[in-house]
Amino acid sequence: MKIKISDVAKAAGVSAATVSKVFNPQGSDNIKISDKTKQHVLAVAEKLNYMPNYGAKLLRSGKSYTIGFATENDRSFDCFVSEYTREIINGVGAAAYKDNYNVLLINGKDYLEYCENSRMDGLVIVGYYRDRDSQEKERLAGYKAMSDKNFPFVLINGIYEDKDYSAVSVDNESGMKQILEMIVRRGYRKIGFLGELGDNLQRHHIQREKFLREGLAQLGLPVNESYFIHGPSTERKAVPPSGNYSHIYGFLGMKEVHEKGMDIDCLVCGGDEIAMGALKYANEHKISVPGQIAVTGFDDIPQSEFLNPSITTVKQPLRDMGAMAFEIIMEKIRHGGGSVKRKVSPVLMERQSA
Amino acid sequence: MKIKISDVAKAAGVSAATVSKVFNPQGSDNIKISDKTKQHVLAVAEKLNYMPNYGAKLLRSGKSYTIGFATENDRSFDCFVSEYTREIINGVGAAAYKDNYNVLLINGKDYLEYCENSRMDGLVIVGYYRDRDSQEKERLAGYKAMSDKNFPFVLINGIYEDKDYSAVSVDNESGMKQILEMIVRRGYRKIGFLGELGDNLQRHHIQREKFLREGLAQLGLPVNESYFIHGPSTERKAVPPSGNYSHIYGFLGMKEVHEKGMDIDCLVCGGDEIAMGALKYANEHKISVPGQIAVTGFDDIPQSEFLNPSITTVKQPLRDMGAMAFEIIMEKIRHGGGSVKRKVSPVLMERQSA
DNA sequence: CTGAAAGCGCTTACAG
DNA sequence: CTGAAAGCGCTTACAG
Repeated sequence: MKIKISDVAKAAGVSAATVSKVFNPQGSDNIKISDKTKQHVLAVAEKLNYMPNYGAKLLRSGKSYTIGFATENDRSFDCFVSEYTREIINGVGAAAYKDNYNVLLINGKDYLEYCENSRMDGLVIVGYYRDRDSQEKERLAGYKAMSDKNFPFVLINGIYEDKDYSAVSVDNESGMKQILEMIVRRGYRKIGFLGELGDNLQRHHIQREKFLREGLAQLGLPVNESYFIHGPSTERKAVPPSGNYSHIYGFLGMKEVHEKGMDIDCLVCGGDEIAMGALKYANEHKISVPGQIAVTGFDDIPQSEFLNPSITTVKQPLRDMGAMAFEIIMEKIRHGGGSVKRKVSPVLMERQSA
Repeated sequence: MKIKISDVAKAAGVSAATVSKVFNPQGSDNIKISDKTKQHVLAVAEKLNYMPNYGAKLLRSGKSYTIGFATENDRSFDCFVSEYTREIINGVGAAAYKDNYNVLLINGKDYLEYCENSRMDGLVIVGYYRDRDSQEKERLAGYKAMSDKNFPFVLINGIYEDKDYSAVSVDNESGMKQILEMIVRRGYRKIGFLGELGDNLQRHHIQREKFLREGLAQLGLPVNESYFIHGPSTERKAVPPSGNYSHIYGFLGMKEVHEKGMDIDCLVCGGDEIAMGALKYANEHKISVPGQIAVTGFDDIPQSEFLNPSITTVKQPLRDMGAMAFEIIMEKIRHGGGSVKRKVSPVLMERQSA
């Protein structure tokens, strides 16, 4: 029924080994097939519509030409594609396509098995972690197992920057510096920060707040602690997360700014979704943005550009980061070598909100 | 190095065949392994950390436990994950996970090969087609080839409803009926339609316009042709698409409504992105929505709920549609059978814009 | 209930 | 430059 390599060999009057070599010129032997034989085999294979069996190739060569893709959150690995991860997948996918690799979405507990059983040749892990992380021990054990086996994997926006694992991460410090440069240029002086209001904060938000604080100090601008709204406080209880969105933090944070009459001229938000929530409160209460208070985001989610006012933010080059992760894996597959770390600068997008 | 089935067999004092049967209870033989042997083999395998080789299983059994996922646009198959497709992937992925299947992102020209060479056991295709489709012949040849091989595939929001291919599609007629019901209930009487302004329209938008027209006629409401803004006209040249977004159509369409002073009290848009563009124009020109003119969308993209005003629209249950597609494929893999067609009703989301 | 043997379709040293 | 032979690690009739 299905044409196999021996059918092609017979029809072409050559051996299966020769057909194999025609189809895999980069094999161990170095290319030593005459051009005439090669063209002939190719023509016969074409005519018979020969397609090499994937399972047989995989069994024999151990190469799957497949890269796994997993999202990792506080609870587990999963194959859920979020707004962020879809753009990263597009970056990984486009890069992989060029090298004839495919992308396999990896579910929960399977990833350690898949890196052993030849299901994939490498793994991209996108992680958004919080400060307290109940799965940390298992996570680290998994990474260590892969690392010990010398299995190529890359963490995108992960943490564990101290560990010797390949990683591609957004540079929160650079992003915050760019926001600060804009702040200075536009003459804002009274700066506030608005992050998550829960009791287990995203590590990226914690970092961003820290870099803002440090940057302000360096610039000699005042740091008013009571204008840094982040996590629970003596007056404010922890706000539980609501669904998949963190708009609620922005909404409630802006409410606090408003009701307490905080004297802020630019409110720096930990992420675009928080900025969106802040804008929603401002809209509803006729607070003019940026007239009365400017608002900045971080990340540049797709809707930021279409809101009214559109959000001034820094853009994470998610596709590029995905492509980089793939390149790091390919480099390791091809030439081995140790771990590679990449920091990617986000790009300031000056729009209407600040 | 890696533990294989013979290692487990030896350590457990049984044959490889027995180990295989323990791991594949649903094999042809029917389960005839004693409980004692089974437990023992399982314990030994666990201790040795045995993981069956994927390539070997695939070569022998021909089952990949993998479902391909492809997006198809006017130009080609690709693995680009859009805002829509990500939610469909999430539906396919969650359903697949339950049955221990994985999702493989399929690139361009590979899909016909992959359905032959055991790379995947089924394929989900998400298609957004336009009226004139330069790739139609190749597309149909591909579908026919898969169909002839009896290879399971499902078209999501495809076209070709007349052909005997499995399909899951949103019910545009039901969606438009729900919008009309809302229109009548709220007392809107002067209805306009705003679709794409290009010269090669999405088939879904064409359908939606048709169902609106028919529904208005049935309700005895006036159909003012000059308020149906769709495609080029004698006065209006075709507007080329701009990037990945169709907001521009909504913006320009609302401009036309405004500048010509069209007497419309509810503007039905062909999709949420178009509605977004219309709202943007209205915002910029201080046209009150829904006070002066109501606006409705179609699809329910994620940002629709967060705009100001939020968009009244009908929601496509994209995750459910993905899950259905997977179920149809599984049914075919397990029990064979012919093609299955499913129409899915969208759900009215009444928000602020109408 | 269990095992011996064949074979899935390739690739890869090796020999010539 | 080409081919014969072995073998990757499983599963599957078949025999017992």
